[in-house]
Amino acid sequence: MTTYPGDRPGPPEPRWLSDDEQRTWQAYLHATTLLEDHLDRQLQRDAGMPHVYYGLLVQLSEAPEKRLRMTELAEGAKITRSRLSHAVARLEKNGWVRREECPSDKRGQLAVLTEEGEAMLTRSAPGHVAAVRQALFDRLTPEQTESLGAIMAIVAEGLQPSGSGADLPWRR
Amino acid sequence: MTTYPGDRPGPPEPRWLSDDEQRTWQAYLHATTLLEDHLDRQLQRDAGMPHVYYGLLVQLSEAPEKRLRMTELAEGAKITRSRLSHAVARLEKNGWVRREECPSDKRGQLAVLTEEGEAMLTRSAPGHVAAVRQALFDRLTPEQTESLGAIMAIVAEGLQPSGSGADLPWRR
DNA sequence: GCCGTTTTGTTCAACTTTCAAGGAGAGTTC
DNA sequence: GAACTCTCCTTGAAAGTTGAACAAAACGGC
Repeated sequence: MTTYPGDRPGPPEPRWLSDDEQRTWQAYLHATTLLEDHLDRQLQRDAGMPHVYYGLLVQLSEAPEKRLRMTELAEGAKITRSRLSHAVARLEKNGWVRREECPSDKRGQLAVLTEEGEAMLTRSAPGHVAAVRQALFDRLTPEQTESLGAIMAIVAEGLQPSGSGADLPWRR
Repeated sequence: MTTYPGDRPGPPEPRWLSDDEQRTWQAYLHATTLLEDHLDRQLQRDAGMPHVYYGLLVQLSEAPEKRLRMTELAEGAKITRSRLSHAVARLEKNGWVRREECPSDKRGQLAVLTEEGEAMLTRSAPGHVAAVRQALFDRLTPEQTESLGAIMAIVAEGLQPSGSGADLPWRR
């Protein structure tokens, strides 16, 4: 039985989390699962769909012509194309989204927000914003909001499928 | 057509998110979905289970006697009892958890971490910690870590099924 | 043009999560 | 101790997600 650290290649000593980090991680997990859950229920109740689906509609509503290529939509929502296919199929069945062929690329599909979809969004947006506000922003100081934004931007940046070149040896 | 705000009951003017808040919210959504996804894949690959399930094993491993009542486990993980039932069934099938009757309450069940479960945990913990570290803590300053912890604690507190008395008129 | 590669979006099967319903024991009241 | 109510946990079906496999179109030499 040899003792780490420091001799030979062998498995590197894992650097555990400090107490502070553990507490932060725990709080992070609790907060994120509770919040996602909360919003899922809120939207399922008031809009008849889960939070992710709602996000798709929002994204479409902000897009030029209220339409986006499937891949763009998936990337914007940070979900897989497969998941999006199912989601759009469901939203289509609800009449909130319609598919159109992409004129420039015959492989492509455009997801288009319908009138009904827009109406549904207008109807449920206030309640949803209120829920987000009540769970998050109303409880934070402006400094905390600012800080949270910065932190989350860093984390997202680091996990981006493309932009994560920092510590990946095979990328330049 | 009357104009809000301020006359009569009517639907209250929704208070929209400021630009800062919108950016923060967007970053939050991106970061949390990317991170959860990332960890899910990491654990699915290295431990053969999703992140939530892994969390259950961790919780058991830290409990006295390496066992917990189903309800306690569910509360600790912030998931429903139903979800836990299914999860434990699956983990049991893998041999990582075993169920035992609760001596003091015949309705109760204890989830117990098995030897194999503990072994699996020991085997996969280093990789998982590394993943968390790489995605989160290695990118934050100590002040940011501290700040994130505080913020998440506030949010979790506010959504706690029980402790959320702050703005609920029907409590007290 | 032709061939190999890449991109796009869908589909299938396996798995996970949700929601409503329900059985069984514990607690409470009279 | 009977009748109510509540808590504990499970179940089954429906909804959602995942990962691998796939067809079709686009791209990139050569």
